[in-house]
Amino acid sequence: MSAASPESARTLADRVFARLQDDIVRGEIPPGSKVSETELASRYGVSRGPLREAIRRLESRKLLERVAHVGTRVASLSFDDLIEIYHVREALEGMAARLAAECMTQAEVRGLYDVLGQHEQQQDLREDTAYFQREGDLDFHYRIIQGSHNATLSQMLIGELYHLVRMYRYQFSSVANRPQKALNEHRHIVEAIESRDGEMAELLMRRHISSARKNIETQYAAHKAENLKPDQ
Amino acid sequence: MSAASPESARTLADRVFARLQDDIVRGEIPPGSKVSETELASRYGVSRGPLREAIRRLESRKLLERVAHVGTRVASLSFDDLIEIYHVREALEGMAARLAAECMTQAEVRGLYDVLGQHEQQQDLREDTAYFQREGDLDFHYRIIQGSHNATLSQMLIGELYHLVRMYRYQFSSVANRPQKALNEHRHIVEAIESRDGEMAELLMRRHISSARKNIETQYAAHKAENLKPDQ
DNA sequence: ATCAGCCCGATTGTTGACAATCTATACAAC
DNA sequence: GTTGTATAGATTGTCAACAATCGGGCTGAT
Repeated sequence: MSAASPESARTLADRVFARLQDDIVRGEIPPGSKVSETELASRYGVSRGPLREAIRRLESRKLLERVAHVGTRVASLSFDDLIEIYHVREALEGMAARLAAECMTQAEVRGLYDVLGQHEQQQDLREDTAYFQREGDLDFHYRIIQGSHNATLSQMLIGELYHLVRMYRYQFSSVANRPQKALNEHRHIVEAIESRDGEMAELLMRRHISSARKNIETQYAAHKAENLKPDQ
Repeated sequence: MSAASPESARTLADRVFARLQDDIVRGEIPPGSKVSETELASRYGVSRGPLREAIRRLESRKLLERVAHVGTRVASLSFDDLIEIYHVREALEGMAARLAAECMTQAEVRGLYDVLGQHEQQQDLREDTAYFQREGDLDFHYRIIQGSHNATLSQMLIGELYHLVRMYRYQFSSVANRPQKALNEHRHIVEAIESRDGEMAELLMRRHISSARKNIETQYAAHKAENLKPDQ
């Protein structure tokens, strides 16, 4: 279950917003597909009023693209879009790591270690690696971001960019193929935060995200070459 | 006229969105004031349907705050909010300046010099300084951001943060009290971009925004002390 | 005098119907 | 065969009425 919905929100518009967002992010509704308002309305059992409000909000989050009098379609992340997002993440999460090192409470740091421990256990057991590579990895990043105690920063990362990152992971069934390496990087970041070394935390976080980006670029280049082979 | 509206958009909902955003940013509707849907609907001559869609979008941009079944009120930036925003700007616009130095076309660099020239003329004539200190200053930053050729970055800065910055400037009738200093900083930034020195451009932009932030902090501290004087 | 409970007015949430606009198909002219 | 036009269907945009919910004010008891 995603952490998007605030416990079944009060109004229909809010619930439809949460459910539709989840269906889009999980790829339940295919990326790039055109969606009709009446179809969605009947799907979620609401009228078009609340639905349109939800659509407007998802449009702001770049999960839907709308053209007046024509229709709405689900966003489809291009490779270039994703690279852009990772560059922005590098800047913002680097900043978040620095602030986290300066501002996190002791309890928050302990929580970070807890998450780290869970991930290491999963590594040892080699069980449910998909979790670590998908939502589990994000849990780690979520905590650091919120540890920055900067609501604007959290809003930009968690409230906007991360939905797109999650959508991409579902879209390409992308599971990081470097879990052990990533886990080590996570550990070093936490250690920098614990010793209140903001500069080091920022540096390590930037490297961590930069590595993830390069990994994606490599996979994409390989995938592209694969599809260009004459015998394919 | 603000640059927000895409030349009188097609649908009523779009037009209301643009007009309402402008009225909020310019302080036409006081920050923190409660707004009623029926009142706004009659004000803009539309029914509540399109209006609610506009409200949902402005809510995503943090210009309106909504509570279900209670009502909507115009956002009121606190001092802490503004400082947060400036910290984020420092990270994002620093990145934008670096990318601009690496990616801007020659034509875009010329455009940057044009803006700079206009500002210097205004400085010499001491005319309409309010323009430079409000929208004019933002023009300069807009161009560098778009020079980054990173749509995600532009969206976050221009599409989201800058409305809040503009609202703040109107809210506190804040005109930078260091126009000559800011102008010099602008010139150095452009020079770094022209010589394709990304690192330098980033450094100078970060300093520039950091200075602006410190200036705001100083003004705020003075203002606060003023209001705490016993004879006030 | 203070506080608990209830009721009423007002505001928001939701719905279904109507109007405006676009896309696709068919047909006619070149 | 291609191009242009017109019509038909479907989809979106807008509206006004109805239902649900909340806040304020009244009443009453302790």
